[in-house]
Amino acid sequence: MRHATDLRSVTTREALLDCAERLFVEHGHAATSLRDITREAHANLAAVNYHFGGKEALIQAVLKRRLASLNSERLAALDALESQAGDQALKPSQIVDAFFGTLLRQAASPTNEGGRFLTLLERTMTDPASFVRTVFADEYAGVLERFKRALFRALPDVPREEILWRFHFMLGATSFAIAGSNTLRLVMGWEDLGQDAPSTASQHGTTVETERLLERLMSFLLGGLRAPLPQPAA
Amino acid sequence: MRHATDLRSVTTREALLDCAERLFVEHGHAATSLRDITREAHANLAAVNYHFGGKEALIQAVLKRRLASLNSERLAALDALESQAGDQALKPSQIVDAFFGTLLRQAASPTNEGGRFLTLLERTMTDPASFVRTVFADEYAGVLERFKRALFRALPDVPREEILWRFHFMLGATSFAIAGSNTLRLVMGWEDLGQDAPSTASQHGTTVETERLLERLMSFLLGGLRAPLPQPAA
DNA sequence: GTCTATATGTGGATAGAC
DNA sequence: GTCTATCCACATATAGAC
Repeated sequence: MRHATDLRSVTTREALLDCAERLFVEHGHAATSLRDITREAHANLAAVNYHFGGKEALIQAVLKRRLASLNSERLAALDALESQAGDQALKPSQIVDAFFGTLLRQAASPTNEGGRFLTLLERTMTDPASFVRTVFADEYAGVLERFKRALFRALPDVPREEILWRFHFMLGATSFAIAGSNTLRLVMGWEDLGQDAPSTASQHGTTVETERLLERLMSFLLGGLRAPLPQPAA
Repeated sequence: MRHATDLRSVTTREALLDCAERLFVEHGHAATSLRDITREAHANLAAVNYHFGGKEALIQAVLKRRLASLNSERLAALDALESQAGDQALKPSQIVDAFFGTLLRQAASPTNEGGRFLTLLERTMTDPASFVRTVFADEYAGVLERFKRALFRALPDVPREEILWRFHFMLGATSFAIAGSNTLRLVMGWEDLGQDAPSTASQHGTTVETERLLERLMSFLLGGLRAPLPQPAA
């Protein structure tokens, strides 16, 4: 089931990225040593320092690789929608799908296994280390700006502050959608799979399952987004 | 602004718990050493081992203290509602409030500062370490069972699996509601407050703000919970 | 219960040969 | 680019005096 050389990763550099990512997801970056990573990648201990300059830089590279890919795809999706809509405002459901649907579909792509990527993303969002937050902020700033504008246009009669909050809530719901290693099992009533159980979603992480999850999540998100306002006259 | 002895915490044991909790929230438990904790608590390095038996046990104690308090209050709220409703099913909004409202209100209590407790909870939910998951599972198992049953009764025509997913989504949205240290700033367009910014919510974490947040969150959650089903005939 | 001193381990990083 | 050997900082934990 695991024989380390893993998969593609022709160069040492790539092997390090791949192995580091997997180990970070499984144990967190704080609990993963460079020795763990280089052993798994069949590389030398000094390789990380040579290729990346240090552990922090490796972590940042792992995150950047995924976030950049995700966000450029998101922007592409939004671009397509907007050019197709001409000068009309998009529907909220389109925007939500471009943002969250892209995420889930990319998480289900064969490049990732199960919800690994989502777990990584979820941790990144809440990581206390500043060098992690930096990457996150850099990679997200532009995308969020674009999507916020789109949502403002799509929901002209909802106060902007309210939209921002709901966008934030949607992020949280999505974050838990697949990745919630702990809660998902508990809520669903599944048994704990022992000490170091792998990402929950990978258990049945076929494309079909992801498709169903996406449908579930989308209707929840849209329900929340379009819910009646707390107090109409703010 | 900080002079360590902190607050109540008459005994060394309590001081250790308080300081550990704060440092865990700020830097994560992996990045927090016993030296940091004992220094902050004006206690001796050996004190942690004496009072708790080791670092892991201290972490578990920190989590248990909060989770036990939160969940007993949740159960009390549900008990009150149910005994008041007699043999009638509760309204979804009542159940959601007993679960998530209790959380937010407790997070806003003077015992905690701002969203500190929510950050702790959020991290606990997604922590990869097994000794953290254990505590979480133990403390949550009973409560979740009760609330699931209540929701099943309240929404008899919604498939149970769907309810469970939506409950899970709600957990995610709530988790991000205050605690999302990173995303919140980004989504809202606030500037980063520098290297080690404190919990975002504590910036304006008055009771009034929490009340408004609770209203926002509740309407979002209920909107999502009662959203039209993805495919009526599953 | 509290403290000092210390045992023992592990981590990240680097110098320098190949 | 890769490897070995090693340095050094820092972590947890404990033994034993007070």
